[in-house]
Formats: sequence, C-alpha cells, structure tokens
Amino acid sequence: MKDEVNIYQIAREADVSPATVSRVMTGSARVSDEKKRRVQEIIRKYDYRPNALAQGLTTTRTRNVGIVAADIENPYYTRIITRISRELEAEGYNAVIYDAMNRYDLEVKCLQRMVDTRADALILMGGKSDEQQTDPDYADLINRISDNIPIVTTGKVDGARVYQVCIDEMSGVDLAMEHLFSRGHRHIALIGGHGSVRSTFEKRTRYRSVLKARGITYRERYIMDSDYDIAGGYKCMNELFHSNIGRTMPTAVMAINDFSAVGVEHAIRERGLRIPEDIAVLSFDNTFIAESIMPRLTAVGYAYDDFGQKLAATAVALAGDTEVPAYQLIPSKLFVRESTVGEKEMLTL
Amino acid sequence: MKDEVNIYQIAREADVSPATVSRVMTGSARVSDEKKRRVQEIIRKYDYRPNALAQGLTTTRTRNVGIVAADIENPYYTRIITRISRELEAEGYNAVIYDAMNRYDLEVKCLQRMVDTRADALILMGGKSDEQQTDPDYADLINRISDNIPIVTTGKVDGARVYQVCIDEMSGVDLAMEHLFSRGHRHIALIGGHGSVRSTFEKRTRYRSVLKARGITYRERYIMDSDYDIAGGYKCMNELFHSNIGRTMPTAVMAINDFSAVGVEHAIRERGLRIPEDIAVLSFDNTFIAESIMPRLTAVGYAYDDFGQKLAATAVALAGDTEVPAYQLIPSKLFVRESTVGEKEMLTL
DNA sequence: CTGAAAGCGCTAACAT
DNA sequence: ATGTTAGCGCTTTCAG
Repeated sequence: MKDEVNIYQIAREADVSPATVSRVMTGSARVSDEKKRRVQEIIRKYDYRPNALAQGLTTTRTRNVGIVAADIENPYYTRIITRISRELEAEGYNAVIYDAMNRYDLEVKCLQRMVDTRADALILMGGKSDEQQTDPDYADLINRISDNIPIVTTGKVDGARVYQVCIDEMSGVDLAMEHLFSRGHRHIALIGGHGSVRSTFEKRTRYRSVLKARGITYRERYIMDSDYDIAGGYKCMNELFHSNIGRTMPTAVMAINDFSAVGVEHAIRERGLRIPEDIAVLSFDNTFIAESIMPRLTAVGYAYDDFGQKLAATAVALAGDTEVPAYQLIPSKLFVRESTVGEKEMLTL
Repeated sequence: MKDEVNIYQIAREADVSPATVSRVMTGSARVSDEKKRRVQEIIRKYDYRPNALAQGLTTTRTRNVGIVAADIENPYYTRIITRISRELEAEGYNAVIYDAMNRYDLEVKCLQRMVDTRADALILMGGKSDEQQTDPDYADLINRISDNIPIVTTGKVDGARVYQVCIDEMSGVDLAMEHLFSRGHRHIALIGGHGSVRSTFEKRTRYRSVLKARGITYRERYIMDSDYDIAGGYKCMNELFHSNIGRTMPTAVMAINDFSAVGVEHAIRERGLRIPEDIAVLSFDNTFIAESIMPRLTAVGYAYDDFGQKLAATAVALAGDTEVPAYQLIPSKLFVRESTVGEKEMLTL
C-alpha cells in the first residue's frame, strides 16, 4: 500500500502553492508558463490523479451519471446501456451502472447509493419506474431525490418530477398488428408480461383498440400474464393451447419480448407445429435474440442508438441545468423476418 | 435544489455533538440511550443519509467494488456480474459496474476511474486482462493500481500482482471432445475467437493435445480466427466450407462461444444441412442462448453461481486485508443437448 | 498571476 | 459517555 500522492506534495516539489497545482489540473485560471511546466512535470513523474472523492466533495459535482436497470441479463437493457454509455463518454461523463436484479429492495438501494455518492443525474429503466400504478412510497422517494438530482426514466413515475424518454408502444402495436392483418391473420394473441407494467399495459390497451377499430372480436383468453423470460413465454403458450381446445385458436402470437418469444416457439415446436405456417410469431424489442433463433423473429424494435443518445443527452443537459423537454418519444419500427413470413415468400416480397 | 442536511444540523437539533451523531450512525462507540433516541429521531425526521464522498474521504474505504467487463452485451458477462453483485450485496458491498465496450482505451479509463473514486477492490473480466501475451503497458498500469487496490481477474496479467479466478478451459475442451468422440466424430473443428486471447489460446492448445493423444491428425484449417459474435461464427463456418471443398470436412464444430455458435448454425442452415445429422455443433459458455436456439446447443458451461461467488468473496476478503489463494479454478461442465445428439436419441440416452 | 486560508461533510483520536 | 479538534484532498474566494 504505497501512500498516494496528493496535491500538496506536488505543490511542494514544484515549489508552488496547492492552489496553483489545482489551477493547472483544472485549467480554471491562468498560470505562468514556467510554473505550469514545472507542475506538469511533477504530475507526470508521479502520474498524479486527483482524488475524485475530495473533488466531488468540494465541487459538489462528480461527473457520474447513474444508470439503474431492472435486469442487465436482459439484452434489451444492456443494449440501451451501451448506447447511453457511449454518449455519456463523449460528453465527458461516467456511466455508473447498477443492476436491480428485478428486486424492488435492491432498486431502492441502488437509488440511494447514487444519491449518497452524489451522482450528477440518474437514468431509471424498468422496475418500479415502469409500473402503471405508481407506488406512492416510490413516488415519494423519487420526489425527494429529484430535489437534488435530476432523474430521467424510460417509464413513468406519477406525481414526481422526472423526465421521460419513452418508447412509442402504441405505434409499435399498430405496426405489428397491421403486418399480421396484411398476412391474413384475424386471430391474434398478445402473450406474456404483466398488466401492472406500464409498457405492457399500453400494448394491451392499444391491442384492444386496434381490434375494435377493425371490428374483430376481442377475446380475453388471448391475453395472458407471465414474467418477461423464456419460461414465461413457454407457460403462456401452453396455456393458450389448453384454453383453446375446441375453440378458435389464434393464428398469430405477439410475444411481449424476445425472451418470451423463445418460450413461445419452444411450446409451439413441442406440439409439432410449424412457424409461421401453423402459427406466426412476432415479438417486441428486437434484441439479438430475434436474429439468433430460427426462424428469425419478426420483431418491433427501436432505434437504440437514438434511444440511448436521447437518454444520455437529457441526463447531461439536466446535470448542467439546461432546459430539456420533459417528455420525448422514441418511434417503433417493424423488422420483418421469417417467423411471420415464410422463407420463400420473404424473397419475393 | 433543497440543500442537504448534514451531520452538524442533526447534531444541533438533537443538542449533541457531531461526533455523537456519527457514533449513532456507525455504531462505532457507545452512546447513552437518551441521546441515541434524540439523534435517531432527527435522523428519521430528515431521512438523513451521510455523504458517501465525505465518508470515503475520511475512512479511505468506500465499500464499492468495481467490476470492469469487456462487453456487457454478452450474456456471459452479465450472468457472472449478477452473481457477483448478489454476493457483494450480501457482504455489504456495492457492485459498481463499468462496461469497457470492447475498447482498450475505455477499459483503461474505467480502471482509472475506479482508482480515482477509491474502490475497495476491482474485478476485471475480459479485454486486456485476458490477453495471452500481457501488454507491458497494461501490466504496468495494473501493477501501479494494485499497490493500492486489490485486483481479481478471470484472466491473467503477467507480471502484476493480481488474484485469479479462472475457468478450467482444459477440462472444458476435454469434456467437449470426449463427448464428440463418443458420438463417433473424428474430424472436429474449433471455430472462432482470437489466438491472442488467453481463454481461446488455452482451448486451442488443449484441442491439439487431445487430438495428438488420440492419434488424430491435426489440421490447421480446422482452427480459425474471428470476433466473439454472431457474425464471427458465421464468417468462420463459411470459410470452413470453402477451405474444405474436396477435402475432409469436419463432422463436428466447436464454437468458441454461444454467440459464434449462432452464426455457425446460420451458415450450416443456409447450405441446407442439418444439425446434428450432417454437422454437430457445440459451444462454450452455456448462456441462455444455448437453450434458446433450435436445436438446443450442447455447451460447455460453468457453475456461474459459484464463479460469481468466488470472485466476489475474493474481492471482499482482499478489501478486508484477508489472505486468499492467488489462484482458484472453476470447473467446466458439459450440458448435452440436441445440437450434438438427435432429439429422438436424446430420449433413449 | 499566485498564495493563504477557509471549507465541503465526515470520522477518529484525544481529552474530559 | 461525549465534546473538541484535527484532518481526509481538493477547490475557491480573497488578497496582494
């Protein structure tokens, strides 16, 4: 444990005051060329780097932006996180990533830790910040935090001062369903997720309106809950088979995310059915999973670069007290692949 | 921007000294019940939380463990990270995740940031810390850092004081090849990755020895370089097809990781060949990808819970100046699935 | 342009 | 048991 050099030792060796060393480091004021040279030499000699804790304590700015994600094992989040990080990096900020591991208690802990360590801004993705009905305690917490630290989220926190950069779920559902309609589907299920989650709630709501607008009967059994993982999709699809024995079986299934689509496909395959000939499958998110499985998944995706960039830019602006719109929308895009359109047909389309 | 409460205000309102408040907060010394009660009341009233920057500055301990991963978009890393985080959490430490986005310059930056912010320990995964030939500059950097902060890695850094928790690559290759041999394969390719990377280098070395031990000809064209992604696997497999026209084509392919296996399978499918009947596929890592694609991938995996636990425990021990072995090995396990064993056969096995 | 000095918020001796 | 004081390492007035 070598003891670390500090600004005083540098100052002594360069025969200047600590203040001058600080000025050279930060460029906050003019320093004579001669002294600057001397200081820089010693700095290089020791490879001196200022203690960020002390720096943060005095300046009350850390240049850290905290990213709290519900689950970094989901490629959806890591994809956005990398895009955010890239942008933050370019803006001279550090991305500090926290994983809430899908647990509320940990989410709160992460949040408080970011407060304790004085992050300059916070980016919240998923978890409690994406509940359709905001938990009042959570809103309280967020509100207290936002008194001191600007918060931007991909979800919503009712009654709290947060900035939103959200996916346009409605247009995503529109694109997906129009595509399926155009392929002749009339019986479409929307599988997985929880109605208590904002993004899922919005998809389901839109799903119903689209059906209504088209004059197609809405069937309650075509919508079902599950976790956002492979097992969830699998469970749902099997339920769907069960609940539709002797009834109108959907010819197309929209999975709430790529993970659940994987489970859906497994369940379909186990019954010896073909995709897309017997049942077409489509999903939301368009992570690398959609391009990995066979047949490749038709999926609703988003411009992730843009998404991450906006999230980061908003956080940075807020950290610098710049005004930004409180609400920004990220458009959805449809990526058509073989899970809704047969391989041979794809070529002729 | 409400101004934050500090220990002095708490002290004043509770009519005690700041030191007493500190004692109540940290439990570092006895405080009379009466004063403790008064202090706690005020603390609750303001929901006071100590400034971690100031705390870290005085105690020189932050209870932060920095995790620097080469690429959090790879589920291999996120899987380990979550396991580490879980353990760190249980030990009262914070996992601070940094993503190097596969860039050396960023890896260095992340490292330095962790030093600047005085992490109590560092966990390094991938990137420069997994080069077969350690970059001397990098070793230098790591060495300087390890003077002050204990470092544990899943790779190696020659000539630097780092603690290692490594995967037993050799036994992984053994398991994989024995399995393939038992299925009758004699011509086996090892596809993707870079020989400059330690884990890949070790796999290739072992691959050659196993062939030799079995008296099977080693063919240079059965090994090839690529990035660790889907495109890399795809490229390699196509190259393999090309380079083997009119020659002995391998009947089994080992992909360097799950990502590249996806690319390998795509290339095989495009030629109208079947897996495993025409070509068997196997990969390393056994992330969720191996269970997602069809046929499910036979893969060499690791006890991730144990892996993460050991990594975290080592970091925590080191942070607390406890002795730990400098080198620990994580065993490999084989997960047999349909990409090497036909579905019907699986049932009878 | 430069140095002295105060202070960011906390903890850890050191007294009492 | 508790208060006083001196830092931790840095930046930032304020003088000069």
